Amino acid sequence: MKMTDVAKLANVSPATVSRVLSHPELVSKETKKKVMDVINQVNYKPNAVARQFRTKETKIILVVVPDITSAFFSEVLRGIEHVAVSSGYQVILGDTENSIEREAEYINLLFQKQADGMILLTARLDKAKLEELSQEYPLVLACEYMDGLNVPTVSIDNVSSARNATEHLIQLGHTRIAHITGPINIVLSRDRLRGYKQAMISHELDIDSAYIQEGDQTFESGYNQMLKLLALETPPSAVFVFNDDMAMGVIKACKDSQLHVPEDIAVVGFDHIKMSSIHEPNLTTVDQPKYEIGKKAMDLLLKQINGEPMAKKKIVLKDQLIIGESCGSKSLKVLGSS
Amino acid sequence: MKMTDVAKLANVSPATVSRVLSHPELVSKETKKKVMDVINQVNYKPNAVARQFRTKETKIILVVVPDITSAFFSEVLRGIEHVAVSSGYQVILGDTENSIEREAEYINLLFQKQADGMILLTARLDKAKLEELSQEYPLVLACEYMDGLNVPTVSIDNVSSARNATEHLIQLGHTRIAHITGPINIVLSRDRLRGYKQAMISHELDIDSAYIQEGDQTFESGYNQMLKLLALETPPSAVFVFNDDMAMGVIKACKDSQLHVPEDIAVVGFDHIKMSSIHEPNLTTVDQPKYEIGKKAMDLLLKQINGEPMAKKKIVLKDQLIIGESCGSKSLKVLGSS
DNA sequence: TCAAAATCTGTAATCGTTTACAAATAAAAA
DNA sequence: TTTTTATTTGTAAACGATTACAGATTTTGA
Repeated sequence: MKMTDVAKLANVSPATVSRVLSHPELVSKETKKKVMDVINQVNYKPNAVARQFRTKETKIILVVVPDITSAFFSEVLRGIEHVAVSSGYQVILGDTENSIEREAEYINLLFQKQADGMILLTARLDKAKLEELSQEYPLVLACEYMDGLNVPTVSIDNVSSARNATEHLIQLGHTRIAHITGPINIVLSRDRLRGYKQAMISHELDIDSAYIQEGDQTFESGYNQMLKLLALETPPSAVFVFNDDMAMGVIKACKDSQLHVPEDIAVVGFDHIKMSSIHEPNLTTVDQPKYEIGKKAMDLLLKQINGEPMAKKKIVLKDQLIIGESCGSKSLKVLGSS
Repeated sequence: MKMTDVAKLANVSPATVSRVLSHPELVSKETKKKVMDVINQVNYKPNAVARQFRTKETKIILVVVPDITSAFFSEVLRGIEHVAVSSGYQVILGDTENSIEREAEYINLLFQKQADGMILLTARLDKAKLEELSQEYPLVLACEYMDGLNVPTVSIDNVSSARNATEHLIQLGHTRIAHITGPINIVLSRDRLRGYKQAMISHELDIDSAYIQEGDQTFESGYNQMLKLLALETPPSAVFVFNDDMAMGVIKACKDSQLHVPEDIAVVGFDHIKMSSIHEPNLTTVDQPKYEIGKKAMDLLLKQINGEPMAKKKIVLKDQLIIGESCGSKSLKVLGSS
């Protein structure tokens, strides 16, 4: 059943049917009714691929996520989806499972005109490729980012938020502060590590390289890296951890070593995922405005698609240090960074 | 840059370029090289929409998920993706956020030929619509299902697994066993409730309707419903909970009421999400073969797409009761159901 | 050496919409 | 009434790939 069939049944030209569907204001009330009746009667659905082929528009936005398992991204997605749907776009997701190849495959979808734009929540590809892509297609980076990359980006300032989190531990009197990083090939890991170091140095505390351990974002690796730290001759009295999942692993490792959090060891996480406030003790952690990041990213993307000018290409949103029980701080105040 | 341009540059016909790309075995080595050189030189990417339009194939599978936040689905997705990719298909995701309207929108993508097939991990739409859809397009239901619906489906037997879980509590000597259900408009909730009742009845235990509370799948609702149960004159000594998220909420409610799990209250969850084994005490819970469900679902879908016959339209996989600490059972054996 | 078969390439139609342009009709202005 | 303008509809080309078919060339076998 195609448009010409509908046209024949309604005794009009295919063009008229098309207009009823796409530009109803151009058609008289009577013909509109006549055509709509036929459409409903035969349950005609226009072939979207043919339409996309002709109009060069898909009304689809592709969002590429490094790991849908991560509780962190879902909230960002909600923000994206909210703006997208209210502008007539559908959002589809690509999960790369942290694989660069998969990331490249999804990017191909854009090259092949299968989506009108793309939001990357991961940026593991090389800069040149991304820049080239961004030259030709609407593209926004969110959450992750890349130094010196000329692509619209929405994120928080990971250096200052990590510095802030570390300083919180310093203010509580800790001096032996360790840091469990994320995979060091990710900018986020490197920036948070830098923030940690800045805080340590500016308070004239030694940075013991044995106190810096690389994790892989999982609960288990948090657990394992913490056991390593506890095995040191002088273990740390506090740990700043790359994300909440690992922070929970860290706490488990402490418990299994007969240590109490926060009495014996203070722990700060990152992301403020839902579990972090359910967990016992609940975490002191850095909260990113996830929903807002998603909204802003989609805003930027729409501007590109519609050829509107962007006020700023880089948007840095504010984070918040959420004070939980895992540092033993008595205060409940909220410290804003950046 | 389109195919005819490449053809001109390479001094061949567009047909030959197309063949180099889609049926290279039909082209001589020399022309192939000539064409490929031009393609690489000008960085030509075929327009996928045009190809889809002509071939009526998208090589895309749409997976519709009720809630990507849920830790449960990601593993199912991995299974789907694994099979899909190895057969040359790309998987894209639609998140309905539990909204029926959104579910219908994604289904439209199929009607509009934007995907070659669809796997629904949710089934809230009415039976007639689904059956109609399945008549016309490759469709598979997984995890959720529908009574008497003639659509290929992969799932576990929720009745028997719930019965099994409840019987585990009975075998441990419990008689006052409560059940916190999921949203009762979902089959899964109704089936698990049925399994619970079957176990109670077959062991001649009373079913106190105050012992049955409806939750909404979230941690918070588990917490709240449990507080209600604890407020009863004779509170239950054990609770079978619809899912792990709520089960963790239940345990939190117990802790906050100065009760110990499992000493004072035994708790059984459902899904065996990652957190359930990290949680303290870790949960006794029903494990679904998530990855396997995904693989089988994609297998069934591919069979439909390729017009191959299906041995069975309904596949019921085995679940497992994972014994954790939340019931105080000393044994570590694994009980298979169904 | 020549016919038959196999291999390779080109021509042109096709997929289902949308839309520029033209034509026809109706409404408004003179 | 006639001219001008606005409204409504139809005609036909276009989007960029694929593929049936035919024609050209090469290879094979007798």
